[in-house]
Amino acid sequence: MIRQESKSPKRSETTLRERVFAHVLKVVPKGAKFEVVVSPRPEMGHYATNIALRLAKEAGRPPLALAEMLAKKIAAGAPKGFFESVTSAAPGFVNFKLSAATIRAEFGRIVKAGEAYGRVNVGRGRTAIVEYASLNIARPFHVGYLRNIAIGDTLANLHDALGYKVIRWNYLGDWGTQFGKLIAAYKMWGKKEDVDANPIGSLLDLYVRFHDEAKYRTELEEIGRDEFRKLEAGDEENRKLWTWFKEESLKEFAVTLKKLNVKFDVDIGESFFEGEMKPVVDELTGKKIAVRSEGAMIVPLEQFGLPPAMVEKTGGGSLYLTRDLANLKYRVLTYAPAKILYIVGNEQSLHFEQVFKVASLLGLAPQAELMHVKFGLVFAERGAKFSTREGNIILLNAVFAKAERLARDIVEKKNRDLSPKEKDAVAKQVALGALKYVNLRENRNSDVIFDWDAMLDFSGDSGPYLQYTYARLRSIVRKSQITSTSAKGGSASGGKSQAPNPKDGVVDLKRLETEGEFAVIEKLAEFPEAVRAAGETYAPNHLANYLYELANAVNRFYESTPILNVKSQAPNPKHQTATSGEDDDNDIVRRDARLLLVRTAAGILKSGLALLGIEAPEKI
RNA sequence: GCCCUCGUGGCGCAACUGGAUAGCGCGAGCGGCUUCUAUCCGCAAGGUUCCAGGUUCGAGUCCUGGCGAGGGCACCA
Repeated sequence: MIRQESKSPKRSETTLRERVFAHVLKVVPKGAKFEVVVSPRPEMGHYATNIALRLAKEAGRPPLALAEMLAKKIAAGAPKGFFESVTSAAPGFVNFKLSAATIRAEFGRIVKAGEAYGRVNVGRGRTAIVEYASLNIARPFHVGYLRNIAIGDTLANLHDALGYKVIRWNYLGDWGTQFGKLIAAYKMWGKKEDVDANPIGSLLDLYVRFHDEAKYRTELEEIGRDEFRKLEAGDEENRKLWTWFKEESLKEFAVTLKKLNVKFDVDIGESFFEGEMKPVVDELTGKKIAVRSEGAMIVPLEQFGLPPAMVEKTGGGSLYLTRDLANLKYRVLTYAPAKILYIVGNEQSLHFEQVFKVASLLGLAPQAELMHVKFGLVFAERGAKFSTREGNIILLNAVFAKAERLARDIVEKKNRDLSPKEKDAVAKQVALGALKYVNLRENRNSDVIFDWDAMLDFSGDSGPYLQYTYARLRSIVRKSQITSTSAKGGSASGGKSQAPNPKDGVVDLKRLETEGEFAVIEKLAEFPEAVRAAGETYAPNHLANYLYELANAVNRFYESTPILNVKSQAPNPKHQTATSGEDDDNDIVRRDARLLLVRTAAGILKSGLALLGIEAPEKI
């Protein structure tokens, strides 16, 4: 099933950074290349550009002098009051300080954008297929999959936010020689009762045993291949076994996928393309792209610096690569995708280089951008690979159970007023948040060594830290709805007083004036670009890092600034507004402004977490 | 041998794709809970960014050559 069309979110104008960029653009020669970035040195300004450094040589002027001149021109060209200052700094940067009014106005825009904030319509409704999970029938769900699924799910979510129509595809590994081996093993040693009782577990045992014995019984490999040939030829008994294995496996997968809170639109697997491969091979040979070599059919690729790609085995069996080609053809015909992302580990780099190369030789998908989104392997320990064949894997369920127990203990201590059921639910969300986040916060290319402590660390740069930050904010909002009633004593809109709603026009943004408040707003303003960068560079860690920074700014604000009890307190006013004395009214107005900030920040944390596939509990 | 990744404080990682004084988490040190949830916040310590050259106003990032780790390279997926 395909999720509904994205409701064509209007491109919410531009971000602050883009507007600063536009002001620079007005005063520089056409075609000049430069960047405007969030300043790495906040004391120098909010944003900075390297334009003078870029133009200095061409202009034949020292960069700093040029920067100074440009600073003046930019300041003069911008609407009055947009910048607080535009200055130059060695070696030739131009720094922009935004005025308090600009920042407050930006906050107003963010509030107004509401839930749509962060959606950017660069995809314009084009289709993106994201292939991830790609579970293998009769193989257990081990921790390695977690990385794949966390990354794939996030990229799918991000593309949705970018305005693509996203198709989430769990490309099942349900075909190939491994099933011949499995069938052979079952025929030799398998018992129906065992499989019924524990399908994947017992099938895994058979698979492991097969490989153990194959080490000294070399004929087994050939027996396995033969059973697969029979399966492909439609042998009734093998067919039946295969179907049975698949059904049992899918049942188990469904449970785990539900636990992980991921859903797929398509779970068509390799077996689906069984009948589609012959035409592909025929086309390849017909066009003389593929040739016979040592009995097999290969596509020579040495002219592209690649080893030959085998598309048909000696004797006519199909291969993984052949199926990927057939699949690609099918996808292009069915969905006409603008891109296809293959979320698959690093170790298959060569495979995808070959697939893409052969596809381009065939002209299979001329319109589609094909992308192997690779990621580093998860190791058991230094130099020790997890191997299903060797049976040394850590099951996802085991990790999940351990994380859940830990989370449950914490919730137990913190929130005694929750019902046991609620506690369980929160514990699940926190555990899952922790597990997903560790897989998203780092550059996906690095290999990682599985580490229980890292998985279960709920402090610092972690999923639970973000969830906790959210829960604290929501707690304030909840409490405000009680105290607000007493403070205002039955206000305008009938009995129940709400936390401030911007549409009422009651919130005076001028009351936002502390450093902490501004820091949060400035961070909020970066959200759409964090989404965009993460999506366009296929780097979930950009978004994860951004959310961590946002949470950090929020927590600092939380620690330093009273929100519900503002009583005669305006710590470190950074931008003085004309204050006509601190009276109770002012306190209430200030409180409402801060509450609006709290609500908005909470909302964005929640959207951001949702993009990472992580739920945000209201209480922890 | 060829190809793909990766190499940054004790450990795990960032660095907006060539910009300013290389940031953060964990750990170890100090401080902050009768106050909106301490899974938090603050202060302080910790660096020759694997090595050697090169490119340029400017290099963790780019190029060349090394070194080290992991993965892949014909009938597995």
